Amino acid sequence: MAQAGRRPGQTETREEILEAARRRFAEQGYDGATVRAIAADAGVNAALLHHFFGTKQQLFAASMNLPVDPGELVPRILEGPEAEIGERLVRAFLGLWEAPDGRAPFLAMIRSATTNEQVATMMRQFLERAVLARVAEARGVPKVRVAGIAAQMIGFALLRYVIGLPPLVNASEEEIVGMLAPVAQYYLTPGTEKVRLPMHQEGGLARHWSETTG
Amino acid sequence: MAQAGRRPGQTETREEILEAARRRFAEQGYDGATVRAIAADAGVNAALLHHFFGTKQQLFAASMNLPVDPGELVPRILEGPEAEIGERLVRAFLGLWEAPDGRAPFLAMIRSATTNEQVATMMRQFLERAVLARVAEARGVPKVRVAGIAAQMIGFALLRYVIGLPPLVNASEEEIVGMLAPVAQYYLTPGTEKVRLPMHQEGGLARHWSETTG
DNA sequence: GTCTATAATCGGATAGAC
DNA sequence: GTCTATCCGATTATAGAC
Repeated sequence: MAQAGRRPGQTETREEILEAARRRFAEQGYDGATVRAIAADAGVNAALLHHFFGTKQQLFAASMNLPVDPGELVPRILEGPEAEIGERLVRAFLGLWEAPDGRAPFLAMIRSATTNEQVATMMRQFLERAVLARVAEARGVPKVRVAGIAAQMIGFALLRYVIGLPPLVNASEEEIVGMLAPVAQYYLTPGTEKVRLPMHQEGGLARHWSETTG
Repeated sequence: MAQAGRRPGQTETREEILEAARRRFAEQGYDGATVRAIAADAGVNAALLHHFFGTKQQLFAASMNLPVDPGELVPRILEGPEAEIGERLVRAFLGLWEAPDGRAPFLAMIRSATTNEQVATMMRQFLERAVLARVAEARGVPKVRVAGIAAQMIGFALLRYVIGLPPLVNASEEEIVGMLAPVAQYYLTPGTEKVRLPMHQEGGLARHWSETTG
């Protein structure tokens, strides 16, 4: 039984605007995307966007619903076999970016945070609260180490999805996991945070690996 | 003996414009920085910038003289004790960013490449020709692995110098070296590129480290 | 709910005087 | 070499009609 109240036309248009905003912000960043272009994509007048969302900044915030709940995803990564945490993290990260729909908000954040201070603050707070605090507490490693793996993953996304560096664009998902998982595992393993340059000693990582892998 | 030709006033103004351009592009990115603002900073009229450099894009290119010669720096990092390559790389990278003057071009690249396709191409080609090709050839590791360490370092710079993530902002140079050098060493060590998730096997990296470091 | 009209700026680039 | 004046376009945002 449909209740009285807002008519279907409203919610549809609202959603179309948000969808168009996500696309534009993802492709051109906050400053590059214009309300006029977003409105045109949604097939409506630019004034309507202000009527619905107020300012451009508020429209951006409204369109940035992440396709993931950190409170659910982070524990799911950290639980399970200890030795495969790095792999689970990299696979989860790749899953978010490889889903065409899920990629948009992250692209928009990266493309906007570099030049817009408000978006940079959004990103900083998201990383601190949703990632660093949770992971550091759950794993018993310093926040700076969680920031290290965040840097690795964000840098990877920047070069693969934004800059389009050929070796990373052409790499398969399995290649990427094989390459990044050990790094994630290193950062998330308690007891390694006070190790100063372990490679300098004895056999080093290379010999260790050639031994354990035949 | 001073030759006839261009008067001193010309070169001084030119340099001041380039300096102002470097500052503005570094702080606001390509799209955010305006020729008018750059001209005002240099104390000249905006028309003069077009007279000297043509378009804004050409002014950007002219102002982007990197404070480093990759052809000289890369070999210097790769030479020397094998086990300390990672540390030398991280220290060199930090040296470039911590020098207040040298930071500007890199900031400008990061802030501009995410939204400007031409700058993204500049960055892509710089990484491919000046970094990936040289290092991969010299070290005998696949380009994708050199791209991996590039991602780690650029992601670190993004979070520390652009986003301002507190744990990375507050970290000392020695802390950073201690954290990132093992990762760099891992990527640049031949023979590890076909290792699939070594952490999953036997003791893993954590036990290896606790053993080799007491 | 959706539009037209318009305010109020600001942008890159050029022509041409001096 | 440096400036004034100007073209031409784009931008966010609002007021108000329908």
